[in-house]
Amino acid sequence: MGRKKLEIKRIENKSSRQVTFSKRRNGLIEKARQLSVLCDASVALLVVSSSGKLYSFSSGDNLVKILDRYGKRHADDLKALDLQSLLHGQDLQSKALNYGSHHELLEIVESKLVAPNVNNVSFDTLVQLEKHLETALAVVRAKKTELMLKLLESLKEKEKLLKEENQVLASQMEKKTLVGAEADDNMEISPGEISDINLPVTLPLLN
Amino acid sequence: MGRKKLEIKRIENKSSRQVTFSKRRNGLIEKARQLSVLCDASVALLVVSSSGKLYSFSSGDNLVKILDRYGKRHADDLKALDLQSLLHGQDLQSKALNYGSHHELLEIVESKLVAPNVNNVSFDTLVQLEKHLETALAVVRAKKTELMLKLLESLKEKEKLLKEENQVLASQMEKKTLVGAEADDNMEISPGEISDINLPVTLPLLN
DNA sequence: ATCTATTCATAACG
DNA sequence: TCGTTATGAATAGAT
Repeated sequence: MGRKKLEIKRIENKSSRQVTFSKRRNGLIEKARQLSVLCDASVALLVVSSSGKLYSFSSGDNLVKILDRYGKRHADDLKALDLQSLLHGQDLQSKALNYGSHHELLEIVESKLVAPNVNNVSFDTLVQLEKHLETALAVVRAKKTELMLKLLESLKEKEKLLKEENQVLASQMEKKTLVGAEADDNMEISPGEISDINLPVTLPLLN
Repeated sequence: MGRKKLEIKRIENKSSRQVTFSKRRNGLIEKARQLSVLCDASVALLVVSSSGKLYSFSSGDNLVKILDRYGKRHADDLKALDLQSLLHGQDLQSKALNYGSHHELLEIVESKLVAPNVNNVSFDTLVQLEKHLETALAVVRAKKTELMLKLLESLKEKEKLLKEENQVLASQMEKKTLVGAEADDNMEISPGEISDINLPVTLPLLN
C-alpha cells in the first residue's frame, strides 16, 4: 500500500527493513486491537524483532483468560468422560486445579502488581506470589495435559474397537458373499446359518 | 476501509460481527505473516472467537524459536539487572537459549531477590521480568494445547469415518442377508449384484 | 517524523 | 460462505 507494490520477501536493506518493521508492527497491533474490540474476540500477539526486542498485545482479558476461554470448549468432552471430579478435589492442590481459583489467583497477582500502592508490596511477597503463580500454572498445566491424555486414550480405544467391529463385519460380509455365490451355483442356505450371523446393526460402543 | 467508516466498538449485529470477524481475522493473520517474512521477525498470534474457536499463526521458526529469542531478552534483562555475576562465569547466552533455563533463570532471580542487596534492582524492571515469564509460560501452554487439540480433532474425524464405514457394512450385511433368504426361496443372485457390493476389507482410512 | 501517491483491506450488498 | 465494488486505511518511498 505504498508508492510501489512491495514483494513479500525479506527486505535486504537493513534500515528500510527496520522502518518497515516499525510501521507494520504498529499497524498489526492496532489491527489486533480492533479485531478484539469489534468482534468481542480474545487476541494475543507476540512479535520479536530480528534484534530480539519483544512487542506484544493481548486483549484486555489477558492471555490467561484467553486460555481459560479456550479450555471451556472442552468442558463437554471432559464431562462426557466424567473426569470433572478430578478438577474438584478437596485438598489445597486440587483447589489450585480449578479454573476459577486459578484465575482468581492471577487476578490477585495482577492487582497487586498494577495497583498504585505497589510500594507496599515487599519483594519477598512478590517472590512468594511469583512462586505461587508458577506452581499454580504448572499444576494446572499438568492436570490439563493429563485430562487431555485420558481423552486421547479413550478416543484411541474407541477407534480400536471400531476397527475390530469393522473387521468382524467385513469378514462376515466376505463369508456371506461366498455363501451367496455358492448358493448361486448349487448350494442352499439354511435359515439357521443365516440367523447365526446376527447383524450388529447398532453397536453398543457407539452409544 | 469499507463503504463506510466503521467505529471501533463492539458490533452489535451478530451476523455482521461474524462476517467482520472472519474477514479481519484472515487479514490479521496475513499481515502477521507478511511482517514475519518482510522483516525477519518472529510472530505468534492467537485469536479466540467469541464462540470459542481458536485461530493462530506463528512464523515458520515455530514458537520455540520465538521463546529462544525471548530468552535472550531475559538474558539482557538479567544483564541490565547486574545479576550475571550469579552465573559464575558461565555462558549466559547459551544458558538462556533453552527452555530449561527459564526455570533456572527464575530461580536465580529469586535467590537474588531475597538477598539483602535488593536495592540494585528497580521494581519496574522486576515487574517486566515477571510479565515476560508469565507470557512465555502462557504461550507454550497455548501451543501445547493447540497441538493436542489437533490430535483430538483428527481422532474424532477418524472415529466418525469409522462409524460411517460400520453403518455401510452393516446395511450391506442386512441387504445381503435378505437377498440370501430370498435365494433360499426362489431367487437367484447375479454375479453383478455381488461384485457391486464391493467389500472395503481394508479401509484406506486406517493406513 | 511527516507527507502523499499508491496499494491494500474491507463494509455493505447480493 | 463467496464474489463484487466503492471507499477508507495502511504504508513505501521520499523528505
